[in-house]
Amino acid sequence: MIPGKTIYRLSIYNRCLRRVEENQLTTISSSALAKAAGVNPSQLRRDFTYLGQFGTRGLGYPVQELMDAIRDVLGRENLQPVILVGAGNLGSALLRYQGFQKEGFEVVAAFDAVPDAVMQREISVPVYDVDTMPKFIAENDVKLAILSVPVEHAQEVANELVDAGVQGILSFSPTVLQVPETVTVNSVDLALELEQVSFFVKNEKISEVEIEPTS
Amino acid sequence: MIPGKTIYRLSIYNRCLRRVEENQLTTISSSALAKAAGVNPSQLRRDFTYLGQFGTRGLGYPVQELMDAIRDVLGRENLQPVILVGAGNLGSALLRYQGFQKEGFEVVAAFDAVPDAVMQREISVPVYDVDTMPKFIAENDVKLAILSVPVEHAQEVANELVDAGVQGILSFSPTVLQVPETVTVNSVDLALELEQVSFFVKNEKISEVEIEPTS
DNA sequence: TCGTGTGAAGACGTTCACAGCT
DNA sequence: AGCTGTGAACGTCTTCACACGA
Repeated sequence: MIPGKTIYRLSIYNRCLRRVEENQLTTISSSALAKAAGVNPSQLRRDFTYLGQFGTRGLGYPVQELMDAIRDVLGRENLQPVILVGAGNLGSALLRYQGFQKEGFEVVAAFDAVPDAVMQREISVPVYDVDTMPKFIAENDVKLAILSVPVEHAQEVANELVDAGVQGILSFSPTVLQVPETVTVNSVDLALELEQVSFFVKNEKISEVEIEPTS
Repeated sequence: MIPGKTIYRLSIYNRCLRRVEENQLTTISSSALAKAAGVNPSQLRRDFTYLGQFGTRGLGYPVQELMDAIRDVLGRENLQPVILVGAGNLGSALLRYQGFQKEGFEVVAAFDAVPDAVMQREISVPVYDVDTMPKFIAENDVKLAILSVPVEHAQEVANELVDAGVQGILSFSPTVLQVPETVTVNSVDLALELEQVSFFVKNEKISEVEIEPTS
């Protein structure tokens, strides 16, 4: 079983490797890739042992094979359908965000309590009334949802998502969602992230804050 | 020295306590608060030992004193000025986001390469040309910045921020920023967070993914 | 010689279990 | 009885250091 933190870093390596690939390199050493990813070379090598072993001593890792191996673990051959709930302020920005597509996700539909108000904002994804959400989830076999509704409705909507069959939620609400343990929740709390930065700045430490997995 | 993970959780406890306070409770037990925060009671008590000790055995913690103690550690008596760079898609949504204010931050100005294009989007924060940024930072003694420029300009802008005197950056670019170790960087990578959820869903584990500090 | 793969050590974080206070 | 505070056990993650292959 691969640790969550390793999974997170594999995603980072994957990104870095794409840039390496663009530069026409066919192999890369652990130290070079580690530097690009902002981690320790030993850690990177340790992470790669979970992929089996195919680095060449004295040379490095074959870029293409490495990418294939990582993608294999992350299970990202085909596009993952995702829905978004709450197309307000943050939600509509996320709908326009291209980064999800780049990583192999497709936001197939959005839901909002007042879909009309959202329509005009140059969004290519269809926005439906939130009442139709459970039906859509069931019919399209959606497993992943992005939750960007106001905090006071977050738990309520999360319950609906879970009942409808969603198995993973990326939440942007500053609250702790209570869900069955069969459901995976990852919470991104923007204010908390800023608070973290603030703390370490105040305490003027030589404290490098890294991005971290949500194991 | 307080561990980064504890700091992160202190912020969560702080949020939960606000709700407890609204319910007119004057004391709360570790188990009740831990449940609300989604952590283990032992861990919560361990976290609180960093605040000194003022829980009452057999009773719990005094809500008000606890909040004061946490706020004292987080150093959040007064409003922290923050600037935002890159008022595009995501950036302008962040400008309209109220969550930062609620946690005691004030976004005092935004900067963009094309400020005119941003002006009309019902934003209350002034948007300036990015060229004026270093001057603004120096004059207003800004220590924190939110970075939401396109990935290809992220490093470049980060360098400018650091040169101008910024000490903490909350970045939304899917890249690893290289900064001096005196500067704190916290990176929120939206696609990676979604990828995390996706992985644990695919592997149908009983794997509760929690929000985590960026230590 | 260069760089991987890995045992072993170390650092860190979490949880248990219970003594002791109210 | 109820709940905190904490030593000690445990588990996880990171880093070192070096054997070994190319």
